[in-house]
Amino acid sequence: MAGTKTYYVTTAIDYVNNLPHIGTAYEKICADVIARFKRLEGEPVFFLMGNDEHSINVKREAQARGLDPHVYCDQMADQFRQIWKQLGISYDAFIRTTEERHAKAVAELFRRIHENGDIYPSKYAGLYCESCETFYRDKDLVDGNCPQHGTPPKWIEEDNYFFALSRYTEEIERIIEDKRLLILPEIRKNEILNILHGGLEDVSISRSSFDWGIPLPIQPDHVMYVWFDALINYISAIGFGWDEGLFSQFWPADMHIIGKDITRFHCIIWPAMLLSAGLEVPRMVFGHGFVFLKGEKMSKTLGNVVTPMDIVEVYGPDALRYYLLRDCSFGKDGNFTWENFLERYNGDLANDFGNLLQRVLTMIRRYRSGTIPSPRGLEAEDEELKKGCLSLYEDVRGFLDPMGGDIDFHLALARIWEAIRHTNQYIDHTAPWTLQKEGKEERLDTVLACAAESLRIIGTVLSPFLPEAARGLFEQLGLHERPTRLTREAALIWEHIPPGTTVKKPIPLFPRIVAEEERPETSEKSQKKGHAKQDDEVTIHEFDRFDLRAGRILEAERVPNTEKLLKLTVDIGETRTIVASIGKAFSPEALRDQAVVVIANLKPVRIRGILSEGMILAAGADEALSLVTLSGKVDPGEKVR
RNA sequence: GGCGGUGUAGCUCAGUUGGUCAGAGCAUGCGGCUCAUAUCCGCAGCGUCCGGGGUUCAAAUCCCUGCACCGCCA
Repeated sequence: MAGTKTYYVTTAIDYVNNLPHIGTAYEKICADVIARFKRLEGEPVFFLMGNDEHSINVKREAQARGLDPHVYCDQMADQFRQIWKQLGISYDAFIRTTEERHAKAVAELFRRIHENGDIYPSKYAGLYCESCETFYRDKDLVDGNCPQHGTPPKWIEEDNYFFALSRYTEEIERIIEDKRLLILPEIRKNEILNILHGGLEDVSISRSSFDWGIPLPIQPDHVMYVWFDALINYISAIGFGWDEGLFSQFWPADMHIIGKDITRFHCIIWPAMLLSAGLEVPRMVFGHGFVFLKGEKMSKTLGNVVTPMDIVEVYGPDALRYYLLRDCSFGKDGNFTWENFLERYNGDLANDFGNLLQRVLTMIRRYRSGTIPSPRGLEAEDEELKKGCLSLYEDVRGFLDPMGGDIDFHLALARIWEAIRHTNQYIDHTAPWTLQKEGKEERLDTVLACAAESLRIIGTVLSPFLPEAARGLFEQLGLHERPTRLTREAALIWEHIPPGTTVKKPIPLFPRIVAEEERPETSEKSQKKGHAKQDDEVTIHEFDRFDLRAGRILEAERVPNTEKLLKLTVDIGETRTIVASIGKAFSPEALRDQAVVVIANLKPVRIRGILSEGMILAAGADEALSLVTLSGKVDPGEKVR
């Protein structure tokens, strides 16, 4: 591997004034699939993420919380990394712009650009929105306010340093047209070329009005404009300015994955900075679409899931990964709706995929005592299944290849589900249960073996997308390969399962999300009474339907690999198991013997494979959560009204 | 104002260079199986492929124009 250039993929570094939202997660998930798929191909990969900590907004946010910016950034970095870990993002390095190595790289790059004569002082005066960190002209303002934030901009007059961006207009245009810098999808490239045709203006790269940032080497009382500083993360993380040998192994980046709103910075300013410093430009910039959250009202069927990010806690990372990758198109905008999420989860993950593994495992256990048999001569339909599976890898690779003009995660998954459906059909056609009854043992061996092989290949190809599910699949099949150690070869061979492999007892990969009754009473009632709408008032009768009871927590333990979930055993006159997302506010120890109020007749929901038979009442969120309790002594099981 | 994008079954979307391209999944209706997480399989409907015009033997697919929504630039 020595001498081979590492495939270097990056995502945008994130501002730390808010925790990541669903769109941020989408970007990281997509980048993660690319990274994992490249690893599957056997390529050395370096996957970089990080946080952007130099911004006046970050300083403000920290001050608002009474924290030193560094302390605040440390806390945020921990939280970000925790979230990425939960989502299964396999980044190799995490860069923060307040790090020493970053400062070194920034200084070195600045030095080179300065030496090249591309930095000069000038006066800047204008209307400046601090939230956007952008200057506006009068005509851009809406009623005198910032068009983005609706807040009044400040008149700022200061001596700034400028970067001679305009000098690079033609060169950048050339490298884009030569495809030395590939911009995807096409629409983003058109936009950039459009901007270039209009000509570029030099940009201000320093601020003297505040001090949270990297000091300008030639004028230490100025700090570098946050964008200028932030872009450099892509090289500061890999050794630029502090380890040239390392740097040369990774640079240029193979793919910068960013939101479509910041293509300009990545396709114009960043390449210009690199050209000025005599460095190579990145090979590709992909400006992905946004994910919008539609219909804030969440489904009642999802238990205690409140935001899309909570899905990870309750249903695991792959539930969210699958939904986003399958329902959104990378280059275009997408939507998150609870309805579609449920449809994808139950339909695709639970019924098609999870159930397929389940039924195959059960038959192998029932008919072959759990040992996967070896095939004994393939018939036409076996060959057909084999053919479909062996072409799966190449097909998926094709969809992920950016040279096609886009990266189609959703089509790749659609192709994998074709294989899943095919395998379900195969099982129906071959009907192993009938073979068993008729004593056709050899045929039964072959069919079970083929079904298992098919699952193995599906799991391999699926592993970059749904790493945890793939791991579960291999484990249950009794295969010792870990998805992270898989290679493409494994997806291109049939009969790869070692003889004598013994499957495990099946555990549903994706427990179905059980829908609450469609509240037939309510709809009937409203029809009977002819009310067009139901108002928010409820009758005492309706309230009576809630079986609220006094309870006492007997035992509490954390649900593994989750942050908030606790598995509680509660005495409410009878013993119930309840999964509650109160783990951020309470430790299991603190809850033992705690008096609580429980909704006893809530439709049971399976959360992380645990059947939750009720809900604990509480107010607040996360750390600031408070339990509803009872002031006096009440026996468990007592009705609350 | 300039440049660009999108508009295909109730919903979400596939449709490379014009010729089984009128499709898939979900939803709906009917039928089948029982290994499986009330899961799976099969069948059936449903469409003026945004409107209008043109090129062609042939257009969802190319050209012009109109409408709707959206993005970038100004």
